Amino acid sequence: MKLEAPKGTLDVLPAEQPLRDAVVGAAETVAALAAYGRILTPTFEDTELFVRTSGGGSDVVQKEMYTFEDRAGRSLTLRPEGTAPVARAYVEHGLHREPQPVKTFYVEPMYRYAAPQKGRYREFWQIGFEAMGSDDPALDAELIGLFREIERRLEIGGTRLELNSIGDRECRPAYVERLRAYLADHDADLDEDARRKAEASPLRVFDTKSPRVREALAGAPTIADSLCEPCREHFAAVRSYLDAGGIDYELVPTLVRGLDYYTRTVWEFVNEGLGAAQATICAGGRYDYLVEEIGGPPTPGVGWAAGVERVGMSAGIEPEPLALDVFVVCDEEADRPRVLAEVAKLRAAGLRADADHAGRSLKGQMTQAGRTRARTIVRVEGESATVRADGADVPEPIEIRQIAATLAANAGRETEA
RNA sequence: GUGGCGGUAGCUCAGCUGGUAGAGCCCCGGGUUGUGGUCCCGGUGGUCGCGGGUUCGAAUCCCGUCCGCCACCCCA
Repeated sequence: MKLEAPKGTLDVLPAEQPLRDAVVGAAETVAALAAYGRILTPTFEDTELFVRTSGGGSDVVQKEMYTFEDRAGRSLTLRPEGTAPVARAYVEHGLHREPQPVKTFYVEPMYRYAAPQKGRYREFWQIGFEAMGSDDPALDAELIGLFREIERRLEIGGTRLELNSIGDRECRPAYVERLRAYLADHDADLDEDARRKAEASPLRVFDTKSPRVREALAGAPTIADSLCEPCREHFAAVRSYLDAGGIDYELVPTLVRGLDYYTRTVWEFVNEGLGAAQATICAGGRYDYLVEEIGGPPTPGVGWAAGVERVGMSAGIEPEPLALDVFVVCDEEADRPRVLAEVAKLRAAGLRADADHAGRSLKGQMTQAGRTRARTIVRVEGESATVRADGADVPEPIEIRQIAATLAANAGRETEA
């Protein structure tokens, strides 16, 4: 049988690395500039961590987790999202005793068992930014702005920022009751899917695409109109920080999240260019009860995650692989061991250097040299080496043993004798 | 998980009213040229996703299966 990458997984080949490096690099740069420190958490966690935080009724927990038992019978789950693990690490290592907020970011693979499509994979990478230990609405705005900054650096255009507040444990329960009552009154206009959500997670009925259900929901109470005073003030503050930062957004009163731990501010960056199903390239929100739900002290937090593959597909830049500094071609009479020793010296001096390893003809080697876009080509024929820099030969041939020293000197670097 | 469409060379595809596979690009070689470009010539490369069935004969028709894409669902 032919072996292929498992369904929904992805090989990222060398030719695709420049773009990927640019995406990850933009995140790293922006994180460093805003004082977010990198965090790495395990690829798998106790299953309980995700069940408790995402919510037993969430789609992630119900049908998308890669859960398995290890040899000692522990139930483990391949991380489907990154926030709960960070919160777990925050509690486990006592980060609540460090100066707050603790600002972290990660670039890690996530795992969800769902039907794959372009831009949606079972193993996919996420860039995530989290700020834990502060309910300052300025942080919500900062985090939103940081993704905008990453977009700017990658020349991602045409993204819309959708924003909403979904309240906290003071105001949401009462709202959910009102929504439930409304849904019960309009039961006849709902479809099966909407009824199921009305039972399990009423806010999520707003996710529907059915025109009929949408129409039925048009008159439904929205959370935005039902916020308690502190939530209202917090949201107003977030908006004023965004306004001051010149960050445009669209208020979407029906915007909700699929995971249970979100409170107050929620948002999505939507890029229609990617196609309806994968349009969301970044999503986040506040999660003021998450840390205490996993046994830590009451700790507000806020953060977002972006899909590395989707961000890459949206990027306007087309980074090219790094050009070589030197490519050395040689004919059959040349002393190849000595030539390759010179290549090694060039590398030791910090120059990107390579030679043919495919038994190519001299012409083939020159073609290969062109592909590497090497600025300098050294042509070794017998005992003599000719240096060709920027398309023109240097008049005087040199000896093979002088190659590295000569080129390193030209580049302002030193070689070992 | 459900439904629709699609899998032929490394890539993009043609061939599909059944008669044992082609093109362009890429790659390698030769020639030309100003020895990295151009142009010309030649060459390597395919169990036609996989398995079964129908048939004298299947890339082509049928069934199953795997994978991809699209929609639903959901999300990053």
